[in-house]
Amino acid sequence: MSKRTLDDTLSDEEDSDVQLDEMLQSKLYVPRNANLDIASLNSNHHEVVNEGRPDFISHIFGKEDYTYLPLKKDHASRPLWISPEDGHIILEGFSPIAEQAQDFLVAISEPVSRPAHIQEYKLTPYSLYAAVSVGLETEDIIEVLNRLSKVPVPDSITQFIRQCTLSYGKVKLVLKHNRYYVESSHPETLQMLLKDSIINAGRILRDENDQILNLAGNSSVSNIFMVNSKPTGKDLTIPGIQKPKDQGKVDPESLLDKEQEERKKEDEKLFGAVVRIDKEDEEEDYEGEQVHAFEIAADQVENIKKRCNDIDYPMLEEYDFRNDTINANLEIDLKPTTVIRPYQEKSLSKMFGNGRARSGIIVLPCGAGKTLVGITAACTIKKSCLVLCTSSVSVMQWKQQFLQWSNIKENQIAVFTSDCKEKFSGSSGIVISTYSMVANKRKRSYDAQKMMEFLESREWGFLLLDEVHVVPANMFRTVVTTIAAHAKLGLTATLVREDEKIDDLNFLIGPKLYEANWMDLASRGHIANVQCAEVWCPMTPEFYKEYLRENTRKRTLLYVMNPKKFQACQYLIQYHERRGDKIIVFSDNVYALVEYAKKLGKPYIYGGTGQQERMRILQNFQYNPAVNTIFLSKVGDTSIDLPEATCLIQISSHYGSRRQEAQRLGRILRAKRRNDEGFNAFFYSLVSRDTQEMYYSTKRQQFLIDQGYAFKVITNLEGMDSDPNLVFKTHNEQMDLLKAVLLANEADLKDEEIDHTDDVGRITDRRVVAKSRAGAVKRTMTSTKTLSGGDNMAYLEYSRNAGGQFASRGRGGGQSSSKEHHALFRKHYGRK
DNA sequence: AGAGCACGAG
DNA sequence: ACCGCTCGTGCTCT
Repeated sequence: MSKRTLDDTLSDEEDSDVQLDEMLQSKLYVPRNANLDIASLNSNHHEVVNEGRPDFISHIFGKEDYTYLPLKKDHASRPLWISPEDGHIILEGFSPIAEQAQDFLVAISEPVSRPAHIQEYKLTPYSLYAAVSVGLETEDIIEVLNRLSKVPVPDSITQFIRQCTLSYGKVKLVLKHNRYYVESSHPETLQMLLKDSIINAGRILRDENDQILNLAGNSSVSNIFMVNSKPTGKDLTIPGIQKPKDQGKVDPESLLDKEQEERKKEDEKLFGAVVRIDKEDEEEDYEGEQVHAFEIAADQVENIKKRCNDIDYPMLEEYDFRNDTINANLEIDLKPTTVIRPYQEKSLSKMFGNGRARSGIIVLPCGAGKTLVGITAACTIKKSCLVLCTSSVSVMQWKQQFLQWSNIKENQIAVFTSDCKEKFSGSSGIVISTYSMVANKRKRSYDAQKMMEFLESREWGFLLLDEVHVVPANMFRTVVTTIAAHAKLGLTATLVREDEKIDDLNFLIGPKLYEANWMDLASRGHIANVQCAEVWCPMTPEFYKEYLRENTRKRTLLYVMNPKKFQACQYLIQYHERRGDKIIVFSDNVYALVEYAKKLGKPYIYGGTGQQERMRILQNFQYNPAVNTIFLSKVGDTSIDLPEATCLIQISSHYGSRRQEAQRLGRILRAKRRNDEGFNAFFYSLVSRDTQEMYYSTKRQQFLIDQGYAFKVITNLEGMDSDPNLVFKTHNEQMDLLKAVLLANEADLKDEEIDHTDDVGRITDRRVVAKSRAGAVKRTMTSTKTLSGGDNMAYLEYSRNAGGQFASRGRGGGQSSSKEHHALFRKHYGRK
């Protein structure tokens, strides 16, 4: 968090510009170098707060009580509330114009949470930056906001919007005829930028013969800019869009029946501005408007970009690809049969709204056709294109999709990975590669070196970044600067990271151009309608007893291996197999994964599973009616191209990764709807009651809840107790399981001791582990001998017999147990 | 193919 | 705030 603290500002009292009101500052997210004059909001702000505030029940709500705000007369027909203090916006989802309002809010603010009825958004400098970059103008934003709001837009908010949009989006970086220009409709902004020494030093001036003049500090010419008329997007068509002739006003996605349409027309009249904005996005320019520009040196682009970010004038990047006569065109188009969906079109119109290609990020859920959006963008730009993915599997998928949806010739599309280094023929083409391939700074194989020189030497029309949320990683972010690309498009389903680096994307790639609402897509049938449930499984007394005494690491295994959870999992699998579902079971914990899969007789894939084995299992899962359930480890989160599944069960989800949860849910979103009612996909999260899992689970679900998914809590699976087929029914079986778990754990902690080859039968599977992973794993899994000392050998003996004796162990808690755990305790205390 | 390495994400 | 741990990936060399 780069939030400014009060101390920071107070410590530098000279600088009145950065004096932020304490309350505002704590709530408004302000970038580190923001030179927003928020101090000027102070007086307004306090006036508003103190004025006529009814001292009624407001103490209950504290600062969140807004009853003092004057409602407009017709507030009932207006769907928004705006908080004067932190820029939060509340939208009534049931309003007839909620859909339009939502479109607008998505453009100008950050969705915080959007369940069905009441949605929450937040204005941030970044969101306003994005709004400006898709062509919205300051006064329009304020105007529309005001029209939609039940209360007059507070002065603090209008000023905030003005302050942000004043500097954001006013400057563009344009690459034209292979020259870089800093462009703006406001010449005074350019003047201001040129007063900065770094920016000024990168400027290039030319004489009548197009020769570069040596400025050498001559600033007398700095107010002379090149002037051009603004380009328009009127004649640009994005391929794949089927547009009726008179279409354009009514969003094809919202074709309503007559009655609704009537009402909608009324609303449009009332809130015409919303529609006007939408239209303006397509035709924002009118004849005669001019832009001003000065040229900068190509080798200074990075410096200047950085500098502009630092002084809060980030440059939007746009590619005027239709006027690029230097870079060869690429013959590519969508196949005539390819039609893109309305929301895909909408996202692309944000990108190409003014006839150029804006750099930025498009957020679509998995299964909603991100790839096709990327391909369509490539088909629109029609220049050489570099696609980067996270894994080699998705590299192959991208290639296959390009061939499927577009008419690109096979020899124009090249793959660049460690085991396949192709080049396209001719002067333009498409290269698909991985981040690590391109970002790798270490020693390269000869071929790779050659290829990299090729990639870095040429100019790319289009850089397509799949899974763009990985780009802020230290290593990957370098690709953005090493590859010279005119336009950059990032695609992702989940624009969240558990660290704070996600904001860097604003400046590494560009603003978020579009974010789809999952629930909207589901309700329109583009993605599956998912029922989410959290199943609470009680811990058996024995497991819980162990759980309470163990440290974190052991606890994890104990609550994952909880027999009740095991049974719940089995029960759900049986239930959904009978329904005809295809089921994927996820477990982060490999040990649990293997145990579950083997016990239930299902195939499983994890990191150590070989490529061929993976393919075989996936093929079976997809086509063999006898194989309806597979178990997957984290490999399933990315990289594997999963066949369609309709049910997903998580048995181990012990870390609070929102992204992972969302990605997993995405695995079942492809499911086509079978009928028009009810849910057609199911997502279960199994958690052991009263354990740490409950906490993690809540955290993980946050993303999905923010997307509007409702989690149902199931505490009792009907008929489970009477099911005779369930595993671990008897106490003895449960004890055996407990022993096995504790053993595996002991071994885990003390691994690399001795190789113990002649162990029981379950090794066969683990040998696979050993093959792919370090030998230590094999030992940890197999060697019971790692438990040192005689008493532990005795313990070992028990573990191979029935569990009765073992049960006493927990109860006793005496000498023997402390010895059994001594390794653990040592570790435990050693840490503290 | 397998070992070794470096790295990402949580 | 930092570190350690696990699981996973891709690239390179043998």
